Amino acid sequence: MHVGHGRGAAYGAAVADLLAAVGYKVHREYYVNDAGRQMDILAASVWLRYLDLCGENENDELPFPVNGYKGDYVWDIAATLHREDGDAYRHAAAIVLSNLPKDESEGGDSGGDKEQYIDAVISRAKELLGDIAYRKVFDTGLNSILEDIRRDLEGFGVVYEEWFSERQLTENGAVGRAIERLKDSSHLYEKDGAWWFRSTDFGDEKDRVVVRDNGQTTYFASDIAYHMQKLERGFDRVIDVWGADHHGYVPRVKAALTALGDDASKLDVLLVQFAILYRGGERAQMSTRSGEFVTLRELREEVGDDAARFFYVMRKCEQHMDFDMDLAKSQSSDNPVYYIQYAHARVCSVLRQLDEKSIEHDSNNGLAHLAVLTESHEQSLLTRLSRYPEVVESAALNHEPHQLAHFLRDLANDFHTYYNAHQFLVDDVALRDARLCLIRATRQVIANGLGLLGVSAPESM
RNA sequence: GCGCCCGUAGCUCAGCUGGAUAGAGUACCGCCCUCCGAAGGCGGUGGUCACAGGUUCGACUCCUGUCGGGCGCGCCA
Repeated sequence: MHVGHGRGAAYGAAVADLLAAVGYKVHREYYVNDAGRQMDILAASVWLRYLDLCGENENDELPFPVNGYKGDYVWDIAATLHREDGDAYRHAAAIVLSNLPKDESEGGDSGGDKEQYIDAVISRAKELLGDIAYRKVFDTGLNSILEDIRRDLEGFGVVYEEWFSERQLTENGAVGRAIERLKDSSHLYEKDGAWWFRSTDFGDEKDRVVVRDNGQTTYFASDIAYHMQKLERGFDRVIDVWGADHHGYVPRVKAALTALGDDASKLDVLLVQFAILYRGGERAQMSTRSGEFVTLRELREEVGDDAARFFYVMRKCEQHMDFDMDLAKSQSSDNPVYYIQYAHARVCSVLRQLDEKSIEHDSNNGLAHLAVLTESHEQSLLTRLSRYPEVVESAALNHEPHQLAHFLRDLANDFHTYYNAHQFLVDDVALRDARLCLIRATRQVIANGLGLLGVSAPESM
């Protein structure tokens, strides 16, 4: 999983948890793009690497497509396939390559077209392998990648109730049904052999193709079917989290929902801007092309899950963000995550002192004497704590977890200030019990708040 | 060319659906532990809220335009 998806994952998870915290029944769903050409390209790439492992490339007679997926994970998948099924999918290199069009060269123009070439390789794979074997290669690749993503996100504290398959939408007829409904309501028309959705009727800048002239439905058709079905499943509100580079698709998806007679205002699309990673004051390489892109896993390993989750939601989602990896992993006061976690750990440390000094905390006595908390630092801490519910509600309803992040920072500041100004473990029992109630409440709110952002609250650091 | 997002202190960002002298962190300078963790606290320096108009009793906030940065504008996914 590319690090570019990290912000959307952290943001979506925080919004979902916030909404759940204020009482919404939340269903978290990951939309799996398992239909379409990119998965076929993966399958073809895996197959070619597999043939290599079978020994079909001993004399470099089996070139790898310019447009194929070159990552190491493709080799891993091919190896799994070879380990499990041996030479079952093996075909001679000469047969695989016979009569294929020219591939584009790495440099650029050699007369070949890389798109046409990879498509030809895919067709050849389907033709030689047959449906069942092709499906096996395809699914081995897909499942491997999905499993990887699932593990990665789970480790990141981002979990879903459902992994929704795009392919399923075609197979269970939802895509066809959506298209029929649009045809019946005459929102589709045929032109140049393709079927177009008249999205301009709903304010989009141009009409969009849903069925290509070759009979294949487009990605947009799946989108329509997905959202149609989502509302059919009985959800009153749908929140999509998209990368901001897809912003142009919002009008057409909403247009389609309106055309279907659904209420498009039930759909909120949250666009998450890119986060630019900085390391050592320089932009970290993130391009996919080089094959050397930073993965979410690498980021997690480098800065830690807590810092990554917190940094990703520290800013408004529509704000372009600079992610300073050096700051995120620094264990110093510069780092807001440590600052907040430290406040939590400090309270825990004070509570540990109770045991060491054999002091009992009578919380009922403390609650009965809250009126003695008259110091200005105590007042501001109390006031801050009392705002927590409204901050959570506002952060949830506005889909702005950064509000909570900022609140926690301020709360930690109030606490640290208080800590420096006053002793908690005083001889006056009523005052001591009341103060311990206050800092326990502080600890609880910090733990709850960090929890909503997917960040841990350690008892010591 | 058109569309979306952004432009607030040297740097990274808040500013709660317009309200009083614009706030944090960081950086820089100076203080504070015989005391529950100094991974902390306190004070100071620092801004023409990109620019120009407009609406308003009042604009960082709303509208228009300009400039600058990012991202999109396929019968790709």
